[in-house]
Amino acid sequence: MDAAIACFRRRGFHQSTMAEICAEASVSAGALYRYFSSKADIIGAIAEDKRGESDQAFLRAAEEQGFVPAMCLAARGFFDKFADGDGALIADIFSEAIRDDAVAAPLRAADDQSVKIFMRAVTAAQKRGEIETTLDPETVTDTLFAALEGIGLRRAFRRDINTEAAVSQFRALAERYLEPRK
Amino acid sequence: MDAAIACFRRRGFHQSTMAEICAEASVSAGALYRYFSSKADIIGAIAEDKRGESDQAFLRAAEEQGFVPAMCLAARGFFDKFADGDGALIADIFSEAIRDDAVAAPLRAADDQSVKIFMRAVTAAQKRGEIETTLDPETVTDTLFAALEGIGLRRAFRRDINTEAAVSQFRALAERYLEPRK
DNA sequence: ACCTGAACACCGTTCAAGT
DNA sequence: ACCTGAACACCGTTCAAGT
Repeated sequence: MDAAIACFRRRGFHQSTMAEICAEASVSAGALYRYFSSKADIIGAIAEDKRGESDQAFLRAAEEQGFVPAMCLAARGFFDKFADGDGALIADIFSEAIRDDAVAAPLRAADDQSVKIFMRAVTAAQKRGEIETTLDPETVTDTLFAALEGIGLRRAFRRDINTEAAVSQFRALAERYLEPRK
Repeated sequence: MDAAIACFRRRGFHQSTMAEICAEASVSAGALYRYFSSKADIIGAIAEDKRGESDQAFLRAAEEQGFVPAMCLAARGFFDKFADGDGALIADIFSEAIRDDAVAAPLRAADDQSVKIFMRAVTAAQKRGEIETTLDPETVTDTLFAALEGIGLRRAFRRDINTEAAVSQFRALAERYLEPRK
């Protein structure tokens, strides 16, 4: 899997060949197919593995510094992936997952996990008065994730992947979206 | 190009073969390569062609009904594409454009055009007091586009492409983001 | 000038043979 | 049980030959 990540980073999902991944991992094609049932399966396994890594760090930060700053910390980590050239890979993961439910299913399970963790933080922040209480925690979480992903993709598309600018853009949106009224 | 759109809709970009597109268009492979230099070039031409179609309709709506309702109208049209199964195709376009600058360049030109039109509407709405005046029109436009694309992609990924729900989700975000304070 | 389609180079996947 | 790698089926692209 590390070999596949290295290849995908270098040349992207569709441009990387199974032969390259085999060479990088020093195994034969047959051996690779013993562990992954297809090329799409590899990207699924990678995406599944990467999700939820930083959820615990986020939860701690949310309690110590408040929801928006913690969210911006997570955003910074996410935008860094785009700065590292993983933008096209993330778009590929979306594409494969949207097209192929076998790819999407495990990713959705991991995503649900993340959503649940962030949802809990939203609810806690609402109790502390940081977030408008009339907003539904699940919708808020999904919307913020969508904004995060959209901002990253658009910036990669526009060749303007400045992490700090991306975080500021996200913070301005999140602050105004979440701010309690009256 | 209509033939390619039909194929990509049916089976997606990477799953469609040049032979299929040739058959659908009733031309030979050689003839196709006379008009498009590669498969990536076809998706670039399609995306370029589709952009800016609804910009004029948006401008009129923005003046008649206000910015957010007009934006929601545009959002509805955009989310309908995802409901029509174009989600993976849109992700493919992002992927190819992020990876290949030859694909991205014409798309960026078309995107800039749309951004400019929406920017003008933002400025006009700020003068009418509909939108917080301290917000930068270009950032606002880019952020709303990012949210639009992110919400669409995430819903396609989650297999929850309900256009009305998506529009409501977007409207709630846009209203709170743009609303003038004090 | 423009088109055809066989040919080429290449890639994901399989499976008979090996250890 | 697990691995190897040649073989297979397939696809994007080209180009000599045709109109």
